[in-house]
Amino acid sequence: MLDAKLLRKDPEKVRSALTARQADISLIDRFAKIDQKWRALTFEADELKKKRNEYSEKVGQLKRSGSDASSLMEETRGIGDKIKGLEEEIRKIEEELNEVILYLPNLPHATVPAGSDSTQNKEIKKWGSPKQFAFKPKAHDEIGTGLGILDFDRAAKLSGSRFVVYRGMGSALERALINFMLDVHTKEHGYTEIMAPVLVNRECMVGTGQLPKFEEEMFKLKDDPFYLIPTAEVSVTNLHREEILPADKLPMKYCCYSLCFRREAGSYGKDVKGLIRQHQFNKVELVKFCDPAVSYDEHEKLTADAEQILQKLGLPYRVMALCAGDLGFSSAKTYDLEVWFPSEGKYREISSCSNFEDFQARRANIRFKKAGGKPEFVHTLNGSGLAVGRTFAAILENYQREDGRVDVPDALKPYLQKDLI
RNA sequence: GGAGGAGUACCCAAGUGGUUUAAGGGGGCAGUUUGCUAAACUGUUAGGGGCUUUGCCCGCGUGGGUUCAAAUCCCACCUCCUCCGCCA
Repeated sequence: MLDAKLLRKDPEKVRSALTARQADISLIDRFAKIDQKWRALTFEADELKKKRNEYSEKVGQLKRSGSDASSLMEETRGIGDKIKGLEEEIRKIEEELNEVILYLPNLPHATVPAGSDSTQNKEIKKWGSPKQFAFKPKAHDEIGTGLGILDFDRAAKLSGSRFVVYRGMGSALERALINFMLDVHTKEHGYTEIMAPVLVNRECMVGTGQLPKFEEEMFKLKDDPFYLIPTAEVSVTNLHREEILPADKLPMKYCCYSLCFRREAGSYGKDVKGLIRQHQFNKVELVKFCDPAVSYDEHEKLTADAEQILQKLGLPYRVMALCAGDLGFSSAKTYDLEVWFPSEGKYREISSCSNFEDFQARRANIRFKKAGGKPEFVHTLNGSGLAVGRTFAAILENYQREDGRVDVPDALKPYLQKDLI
């Protein structure tokens, strides 16, 4: 969430920043109006409370000295009733305020390219070169089905579309990828491994910015107050919700394997085949909590850590800086890693690495304190390191042979004990 | 699911309706003393919001309620502990 003080002090700055990312700027004026009302009413209530405290004190003194306090008590009761009325009003206004401030997206960082949609994202790096196939490369779902390691038909029997069953070497490859990614991040990049709940409460979802705006994109339980996480970012970032972290512990770096669940409402007909867009998928997520002064350095490093997985797997990719109009709701700056898919002849997103600055920290109240200093909000960052299903798909496509079999990338041979699938 | 018990600040803990503006201790920080360390002594130490900022309001797990006045009384909920039942 945005800093209320900034919204009061410099609404024009917010207006221009949010215009750049095509957000609803009418919320800014609504905020000003409601906020002003809130300030006036809370001030009035505070003044009355002061009076009530003074009068109650006097009642106590009178009673102790044996005097009659009934008229003062009567008057104080009136003040109390007024306070109650005001507080009822304030509660309503706070709800209105939340309706506005929780729906305002983050401001793009100065280095974010201008643009209104994904066509204006900027390529800033390319690694590896797509392999030239002597035959027409097949799509990953065709390869996987052909090898008997992916079974979409039976998954549909269990759960419907956008689900998959991994079988035999398919299951082993998925598991190997998870272990490989976790090993690299923990042993080479210094992240602490986390395994966390995939069912979380509403506060968590608000803390990282999925709610209240994106309710219809989340799976939620009917009989219990839980949501299924769309990414481990939710569980891991909320680990430190309502905490003040010691400054010397920063940056805190976590990696977490989890299942992720997405309703994919509104993406009917998009990527209906294959592993690309599933309701349930595996992902290894990287999350950092850091001092605002270094968050953009940490962002570059986190992106490089995610890139390492692609490099070790020998998968060609490019790094895209998302333009302002394509940024996610909570993000101030995002790099997407896009991996090469030979069957489509194009790069597709496999990781999204974002700096949220203090946007999530403010919602989730995650702060840090330097010795002798005041608590400040941390900056939170995260990125996929990587989406496992999409990595699986990319390996099948990039390492396929003409006979439909797939070479195992060198980095995975120790995990699979095989050269060929 | 059932029956009990507990939740006070960085930690331990006192406090069952009114000088409690949350006692006391530990720890931390600052200072005095000291060749250095320790000890002793003194001071200080939860976080947050607002404004008409020498101040005021909020604050004792969370949210309501009772009362002139709530850490204290009432209701609901949350978390942890003990036991019973069920369970991978």
